[in-house]
Amino acid sequence: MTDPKETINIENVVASTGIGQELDLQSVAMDLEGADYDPEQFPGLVYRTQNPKSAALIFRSGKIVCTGAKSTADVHESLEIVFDKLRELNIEVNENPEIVVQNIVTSADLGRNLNLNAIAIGLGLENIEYEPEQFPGLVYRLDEPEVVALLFGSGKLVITGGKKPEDAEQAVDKIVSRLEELGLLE
Amino acid sequence: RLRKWQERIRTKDAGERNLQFALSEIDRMASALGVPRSVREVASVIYRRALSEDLIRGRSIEGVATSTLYAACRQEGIPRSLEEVAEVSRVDQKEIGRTYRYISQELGLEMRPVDPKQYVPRFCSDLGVSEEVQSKANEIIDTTAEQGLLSGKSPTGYAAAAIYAASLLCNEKKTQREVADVAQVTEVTIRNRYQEQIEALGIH
DNA sequence: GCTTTAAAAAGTAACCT
DNA sequence: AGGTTACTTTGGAAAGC
Repeated sequence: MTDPKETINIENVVASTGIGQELDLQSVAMDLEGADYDPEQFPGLVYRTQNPKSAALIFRSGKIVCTGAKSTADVHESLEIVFDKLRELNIEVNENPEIVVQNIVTSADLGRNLNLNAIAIGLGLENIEYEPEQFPGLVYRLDEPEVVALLFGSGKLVITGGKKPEDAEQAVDKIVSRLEELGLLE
Repeated sequence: RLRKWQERIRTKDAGERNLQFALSEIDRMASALGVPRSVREVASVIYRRALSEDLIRGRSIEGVATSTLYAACRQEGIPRSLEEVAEVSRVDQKEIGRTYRYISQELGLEMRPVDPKQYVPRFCSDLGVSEEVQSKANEIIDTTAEQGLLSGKSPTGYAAAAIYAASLLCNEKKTQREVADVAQVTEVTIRNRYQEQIEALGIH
């Protein structure tokens, strides 16, 4: 059996940063091609990068949120593109703005089907949330690492809430060992 | 001093009025759903617990009352789907579901997943099929669920498919549309669950 | 609490051919 | 009957209502 850890795939990375400068979003929206800005609907301006693919939310305060990247390296690449675009508009941007990863979403595969009813009882009804009428996934919150896992009948899972890639690996290990000791895997 | 005292009375009265409103709403919805008195009592107990644990703050009374009734039906083994509960509530299905999960989590209700078999008697009675179809449907649910086929599937759709399959096996055919209507699921869902179930049963 | 962004999982639903 | 699109859940930041 392949180690489920090797099936882990980063699907989305959310990070925040700031250019250390206030912005006039109205004029940035005019000059930046492809920018979506509708302050009535949301205070942030949306700018999408193509390579790597991501979406940056740019705020009046100069703070920026980047989502949709597939790795932390892509987050940095995307944000560099955003910084350069702003510099092209004669906006001052700090040399190396601190980029903080806020959330990493990963998917993984345990390689076997899961009996979610049995798992719900086994892990303890007080620790999980499983409402198949509302959503097919079982919600399992881990304390260490502090992440949330969604387990599906197919054996596939989603892990979110982590701040570093190792969080997902640790989580998968813990889930696998918990399910194994409960005899609910294989 | 007098003002503070009056305020206390006012808030106490307001709280009392809110509780009475919630309980009367639970009663009204329970009647509309046709569930026994025991369910209303369980719902009101859960509601009072939610009230004493201050879980209602920031939420609508009606939403909590409805969620409480939804939980009570499940606890009493005669579940109503969120859709059915939403039909007699003035709160939308999404909010009822969210509030239910919140209340359930905070009060530690430890609700077990709904067993599709719990929908079989009511759906079968609405369809007017025999006892034989009913027990066949229960048998289908048990044997296929044991094989892990139930994971992630909605209990109403699962029950509906089993009843549809049972009606065919017992030569009392009901159409997918008829079953879909009483279970409030789509024919597509019945078809998908039905295919999986007969395959798991080895009926080809 | 809400608003917006992105992405995965699997089930259900609405709508069209 | 099939296909497509879209919505459900989880997590996090941003500014403002």
